[in-house]
Amino acid sequence: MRARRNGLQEPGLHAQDGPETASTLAEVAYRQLRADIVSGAYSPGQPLRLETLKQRYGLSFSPLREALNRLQTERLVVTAALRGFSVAPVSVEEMWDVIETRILIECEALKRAIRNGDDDWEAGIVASFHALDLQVRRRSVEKVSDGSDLALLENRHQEFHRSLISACRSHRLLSLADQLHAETQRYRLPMLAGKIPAAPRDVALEHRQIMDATLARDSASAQQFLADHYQRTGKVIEGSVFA
Amino acid sequence: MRARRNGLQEPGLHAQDGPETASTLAEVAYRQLRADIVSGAYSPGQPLRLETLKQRYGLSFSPLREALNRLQTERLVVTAALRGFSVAPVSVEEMWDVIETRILIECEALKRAIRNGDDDWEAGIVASFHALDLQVRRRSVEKVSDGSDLALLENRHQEFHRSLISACRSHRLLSLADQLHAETQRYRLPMLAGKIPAAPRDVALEHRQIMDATLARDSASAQQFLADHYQRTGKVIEGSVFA
DNA sequence: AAAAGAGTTTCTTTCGAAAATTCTCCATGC
DNA sequence: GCATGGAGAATTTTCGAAAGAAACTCTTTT
Repeated sequence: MRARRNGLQEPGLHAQDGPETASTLAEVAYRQLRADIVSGAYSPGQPLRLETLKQRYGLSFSPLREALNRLQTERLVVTAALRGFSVAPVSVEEMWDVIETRILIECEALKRAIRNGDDDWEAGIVASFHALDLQVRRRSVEKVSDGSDLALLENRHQEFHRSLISACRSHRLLSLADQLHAETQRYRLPMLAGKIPAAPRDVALEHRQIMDATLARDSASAQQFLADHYQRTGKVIEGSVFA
Repeated sequence: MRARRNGLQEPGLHAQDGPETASTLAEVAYRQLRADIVSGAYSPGQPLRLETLKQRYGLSFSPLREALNRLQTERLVVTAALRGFSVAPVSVEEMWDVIETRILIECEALKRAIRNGDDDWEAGIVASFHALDLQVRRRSVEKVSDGSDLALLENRHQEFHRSLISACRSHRLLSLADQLHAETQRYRLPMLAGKIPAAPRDVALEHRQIMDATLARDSASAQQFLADHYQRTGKVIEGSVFA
């Protein structure tokens, strides 16, 4: 067999190695496929031919299939009986289902985090908010939008939202939030790439409102701000992509 | 290759063929493994050796691995890097996490179903309640508890709870409810098998209360009854299994 | 010309074996 | 006596090929 367990750092198209380094090729396949689907490298509905994937990622059937099976249960990939896999299609209805579900999960998680959170939790929120804010400003100044820039911004954004609910003390809520984030990401893509006429909308303010209410332990307001935040995004996308 | 696509009805240890007939062996593996884990054929934490599974189900590595990967994302199976798969362990903390998450999901789904449900929805609830009630009475009269009996009762129970939320109009909520049901099922097993001193508890009444409030479109009460129902079950299990 | 059908091609799915890794257990040294 | 280490066994993971199904094409028939 070829060099396997050694060359696993995988230079990779994406310069982000996850926190825990994968030690099986199936894990590598899962991460890369997921990242590529979420970042729009494949378009919705596009068939994922195994032969193509095999070449693209330099892996063979088994690890790819395992990865695709996992992604299927996360709703990023769909499969018809003997007709292979394809990227999950998109639609307004699905988008709203994702968004509403995400609001349900994250509001509950936020409620619990506000109840349970300690000093470290608060510090984490402030830190990730700051990192996000910095990145937003830098980006708006430089006016460039290359891939890595956008990916970094997106990471900061996710980090901020994750830090808010990190103290909720529920495995399930956290991983559901992760999954739903990946799903919504696909819908936000055209917006992030600037294909949508910049909405008259102060996203930074929305983030600040969420943070302030959270740190003030004002659960109801925080949940409301969070829900509004996601719903506004939905409306912007609905009004342009699905117009 | 051996006779494949033909002999797929699979007599099977469990006499329940799902609604959509699986046409791949990976699908068969998924269903059977899932059913066996949920019904307690394997104990929590038990390693699932591929060689053993291969013999037991008469399948080879590939379909089994695909099934296990899917079950992993459903939290019924856990896996350590190169150390194979095992049945997800159980604990009080995990149990409550499942139950609380289930309450969150199903209460929201119930709320929406009550808002959207039509006549067919109501009819479905009444019908499945009746079927469940009948099965409960029959069982308490005959005093026998063989496997098929218990499985049937459990199906009726699931059907009832599913019918309540069937009109919620969200893919995600419905499939999440399914997954969480499978997880809770593992915890309820000792109770169903009669290993726990029968709690002084009128489950039939609880079901009726949920149904009545739902049909009366009293969303708040229905949600409360539903949440109480699941929480009581949790407490009974907590007080006996994890004592 | 449309429909049906046989043959061809493409793709998925499954298998069994080979490679890589972890586990087990016994000997060895301190 | 107890840690250390290192062969051998057990197990997982990966590969490439073979088998099966669906899609496609091109002919033939009504």
